[in-house]
Amino acid sequence: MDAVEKTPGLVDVAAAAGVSLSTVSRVITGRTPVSERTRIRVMDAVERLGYRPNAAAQALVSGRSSTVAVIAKNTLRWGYAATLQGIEEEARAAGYTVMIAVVESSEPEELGRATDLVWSQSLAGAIVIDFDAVGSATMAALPHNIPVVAASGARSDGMGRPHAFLDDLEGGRTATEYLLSLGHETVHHVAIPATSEHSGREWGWRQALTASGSSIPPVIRASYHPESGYEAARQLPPDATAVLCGNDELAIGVARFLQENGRRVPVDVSVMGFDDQPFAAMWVPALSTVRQDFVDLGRRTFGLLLQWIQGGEVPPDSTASPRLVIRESTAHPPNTRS
Amino acid sequence: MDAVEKTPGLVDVAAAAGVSLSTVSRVITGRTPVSERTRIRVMDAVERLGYRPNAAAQALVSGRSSTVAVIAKNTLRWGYAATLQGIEEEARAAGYTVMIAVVESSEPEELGRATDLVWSQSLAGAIVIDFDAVGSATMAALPHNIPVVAASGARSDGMGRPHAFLDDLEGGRTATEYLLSLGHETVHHVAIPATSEHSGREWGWRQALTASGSSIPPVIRASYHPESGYEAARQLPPDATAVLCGNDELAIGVARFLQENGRRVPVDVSVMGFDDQPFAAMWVPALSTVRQDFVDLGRRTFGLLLQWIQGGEVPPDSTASPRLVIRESTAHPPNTRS
DNA sequence: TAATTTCTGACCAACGTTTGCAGAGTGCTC
DNA sequence: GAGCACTCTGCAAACGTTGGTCAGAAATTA
Repeated sequence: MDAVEKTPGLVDVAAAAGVSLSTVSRVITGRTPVSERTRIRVMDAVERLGYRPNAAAQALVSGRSSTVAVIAKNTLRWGYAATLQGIEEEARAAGYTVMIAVVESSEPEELGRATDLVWSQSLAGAIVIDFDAVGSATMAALPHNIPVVAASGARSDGMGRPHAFLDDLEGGRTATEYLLSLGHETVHHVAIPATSEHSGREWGWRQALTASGSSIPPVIRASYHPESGYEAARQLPPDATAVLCGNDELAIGVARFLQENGRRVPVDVSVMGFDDQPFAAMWVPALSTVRQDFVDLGRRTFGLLLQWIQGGEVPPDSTASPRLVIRESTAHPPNTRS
Repeated sequence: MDAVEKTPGLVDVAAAAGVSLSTVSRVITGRTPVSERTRIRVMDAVERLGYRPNAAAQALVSGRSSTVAVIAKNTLRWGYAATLQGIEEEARAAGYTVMIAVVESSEPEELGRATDLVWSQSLAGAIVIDFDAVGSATMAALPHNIPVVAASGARSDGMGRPHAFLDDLEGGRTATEYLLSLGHETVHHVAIPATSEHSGREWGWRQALTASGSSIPPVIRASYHPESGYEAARQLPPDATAVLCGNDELAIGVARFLQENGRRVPVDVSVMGFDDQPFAAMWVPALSTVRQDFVDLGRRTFGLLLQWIQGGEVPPDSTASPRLVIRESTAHPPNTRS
């Protein structure tokens, strides 16, 4: 008849191995001791029948699955994708499956989808990629019935939940200080959309400028895309000699605009990126930038979550410092002999 | 006492609404008619209690969840990430959740994780991102108990399963023909790792060269990264005037090497990319490339899967043609007056 | 040999849903 | 006013696990 054969269950394995259902369950879960002899027999039957535990049944009875959800505004842009990658690597190593949920805006309906997910799936935990305002709103909206941690670009209040983060503020500050140390009178800033006013790359830039007593030029706001950097560069005053960009893509847009308008990089103006995306080193001139290790951030974030899930204790925050990568796009200002 | 309140179930809603459990279920699923009056009452109770259906229980009883798995070798590289993004968008719109599973190699153990996933989760379906040899191996390994479709870069045998694809072959051919039409004697190729010998970008390049009777230079093999393109470029003969690269990242690596060695792009040598990544237009000179719409590919792939899940019929393949994007990095060969 | 320990089997109650079947209620027709 | 269809609702059985209790069997120790 070639019947559609049902996937084998614990009962079938028990029958095949000539033991009881409970014994099979004990072998599978390993939580109760079973003699080596029967263990072998059972595993043999498992093998023969190709038995796979039914995740839905497990989740139903135990109330938890071994799935974690990653909630993010985006999955394509560099920082997000790299963080996701890191999370996935660690999750895989720990035997967890990753579910993704994109929340595009802070509309109640959108946030509702995220909370619904957290309620309805029996998740082991959730990770919010909190690089933007939507991420923060999501953090606030999520229920407290499961462990939730965030990966973010700045130390934040954290809604009382653990964060792993990349110190964007320090990155912005360090980069600005470096540019200043080269002799630039001030540093302009083309910013990515920020999570909050007083944190992140922009705030670090502002701090460094304030500390050195330099004038603080108005921030030029852009989105995340290269074209947006290109457009933003129009607002740069003609006497600008250094510009720190919110990310590498913006930087290449800015650099292109500058070059098209007869200003040489880095001879006439220094351009600095942020993130150290793969293309940065190949740019001509090679982009000086601030390396942010997003993959590592993802790993650390999952590590935090795992600690919480397994240890039961809410883990402490985790930080990492960015690293300045000096290449060719930054130099002393013109009219300076070093 | 502040007891840890259990999340409400169908029973609780039923009690609150003063109807039976089954009636609530019917209201929720909507598959069986229920009088408007009771529907209102039930929905009201649902609202009040904040009821969310338990996905595990649904999956258990029905044998299917509304989750689809995306299986890929990578989630960070452009093509993969963009395809994933497209899949997620469509899935979200259709009310499906997306689970990701990374399979890094064709090792049995790795493939086993993918098949385990497909067996143990009660997936509605799965999508394999089949851009590489691992993808193909995964396709072959996956069981036939659920709908599986692939997103790929080349028409392939498809293991009898539906494919949505991007016509890489046509892209490679068109790009090469374009370069040839500019007057170049032949076109060199720096290749990304290929799925199979007789398909994809490289094969399109070869076809075009063969068709025009041009000599076919040895393929220079590289990985996916910009640095790899830079290294690969060392193997380019000094008299090369045109090089087609397997992707944009390789192209910028190649271009940089060339420029460092005193060869101007495009005056001395034309460099062409593939994919049209966001940075391509901002490159100096702006990169001529072949645009592949991966996000759209992802959408189409999910569409195929949905058709299969809902319609029951195995859907036909879906193709899209790449588009040549001519910018500044390609030109007539030197010693040519146009 | 007796006393103890370790393992196994049988059985059952959950977990939160879906769904087939049958019963209750309503309105309509003649 | 009875009969009939019809719509709506409730009951109960599944789905595949986990984990508990209890009793017996087997292996180990005294």
